Amino acid sequence: MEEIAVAVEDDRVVLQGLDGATRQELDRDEAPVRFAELERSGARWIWAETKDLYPELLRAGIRLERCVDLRLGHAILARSTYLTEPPAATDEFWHRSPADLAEDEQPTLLARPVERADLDQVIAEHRRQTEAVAGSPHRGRLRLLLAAESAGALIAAELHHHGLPFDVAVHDRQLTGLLGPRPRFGGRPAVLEGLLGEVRSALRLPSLNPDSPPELLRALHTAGLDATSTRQWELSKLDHPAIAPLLTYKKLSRLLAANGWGWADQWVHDGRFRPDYVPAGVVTGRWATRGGGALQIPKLLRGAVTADPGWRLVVADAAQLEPRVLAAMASDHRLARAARGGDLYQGLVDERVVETRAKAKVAMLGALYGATTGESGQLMPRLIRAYPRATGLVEDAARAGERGEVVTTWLGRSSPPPGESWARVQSAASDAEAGPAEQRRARQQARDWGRFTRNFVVQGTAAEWALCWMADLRNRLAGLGPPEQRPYLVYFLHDEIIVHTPDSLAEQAEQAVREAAATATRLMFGSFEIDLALDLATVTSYAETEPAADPVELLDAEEEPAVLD
DNA sequence: ATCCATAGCGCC
DNA sequence: AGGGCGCTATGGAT
Repeated sequence: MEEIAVAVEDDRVVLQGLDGATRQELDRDEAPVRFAELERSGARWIWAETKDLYPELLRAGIRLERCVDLRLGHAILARSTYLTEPPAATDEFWHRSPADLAEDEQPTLLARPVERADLDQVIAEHRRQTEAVAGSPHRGRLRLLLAAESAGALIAAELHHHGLPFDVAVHDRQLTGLLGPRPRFGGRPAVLEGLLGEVRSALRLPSLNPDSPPELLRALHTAGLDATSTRQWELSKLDHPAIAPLLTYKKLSRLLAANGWGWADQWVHDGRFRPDYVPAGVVTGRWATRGGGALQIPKLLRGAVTADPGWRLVVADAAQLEPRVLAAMASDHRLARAARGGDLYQGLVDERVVETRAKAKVAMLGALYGATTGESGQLMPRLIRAYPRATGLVEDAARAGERGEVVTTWLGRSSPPPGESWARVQSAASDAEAGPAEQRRARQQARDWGRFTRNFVVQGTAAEWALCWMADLRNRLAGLGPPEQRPYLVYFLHDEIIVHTPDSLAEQAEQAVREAAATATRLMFGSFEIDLALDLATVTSYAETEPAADPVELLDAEEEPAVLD
């Protein structure tokens, strides 16, 4: 396999094999042909950023097997204080984070020139990263992480290229059923208008705008209701005829604003919803998306995500991924035993740790997030007694964060150090003349950061598992069917994937999803016996995996949707 | 007209 | 006093 460094310079693409071959310079529009040739002979592409070139290669019909995305690699290595030394001094170019870059690429009036690395920078950075990894006692983990991260960059581009199959006609029917027909000239749909009227007359404020929290809060006070905010859960506890229509109004106006007709016009084209995915856009290594709120498609509207005729959707999510990953990280055999089978929370009940599944969930999430009060806090001692290793791992991460230290995921992504105010606040509290206010502030800050680092190690490791899962799945799918009839990934949501597959290959696609999950688990956790269970379904519509939120059923019922109550 | 912080809520 | 996000409308500041 040949390693080929690539640099993009405006309308030119420069290539050079790392075995010392001479440079080739191509017109950008002739690049796809050359890439296709070299890809056939088995290349690994090394470039600064996958999104500089891969989208246009995909449009030209070229799919690449593997790459090294140096930008993503640098973001990991430059911070991995625990698993390796950062790469030797690098130029400023590499220091910007994936999230910052995505931010910069938002369309602005003053479009600034895109900053790109030249070929020498690419080659030098690749050498630095290779050396940094080779010098690490944990090089195996880092190599896996970097490989998965780069595969993720290819996948992100491919997800955007293919898009999520989305039926705007179904979407329109859903919206019409919930809100009334689309108003021709803007304005509120009929159902919203009606609810607004009910709220206004119940509060005797004919021009109230409930979309303004301060105005709404004042109105509630005037009506004799003592609310401190206009949040749903607080409003729902109030007893007043305005509350029921108000809650429904808020729900529906939110739906309209975030995922209404305008949203579909803007983001769905030719039956595909194409958000921009940003690998490592989140500090923990989770992906972010830009545009369209792709990671927040409301369950209520998922029925509009439908397979093409003759095709199906394989929808799979990793059930209780984070606690399972935690069990493996901590080598907590007892928690791993509870995780055997499809439902870890039920496992806790069966193991007599807690009485009900609901309690198990609250307790486990509390451990992952750092709950100290309420039901979750009360259940914590039992969880600690039952699973000292797993709970100890997240406790240690929290304590490290409270001391201002960096924590690291299983494969080697480190948390950012605390911000610049950290040292100031902490030292102010240790000052001899520090008052109780300074003390309190410092303790608060430390606890807050501890909750962040506590969750970081688990959320980040879960993101790594998901990445390995998806990367291996991508390879398996590439081996199925002829190119035009080949299953491909169309969606990724932290611990959930959707594959669009021809009917005839649905079973093979399912099998690939399962095998890829097993491979990811083995790659990351070796022989430790942990069951990373999948909930998996082959469906025509995404809503079929969430029966309770199926809007078609809601519409057929011809009454106020139960979901909104 | 444009930028920014905040409140609120959607997802995991 | 439960982690991570993106997005919208609002309302004050520029």
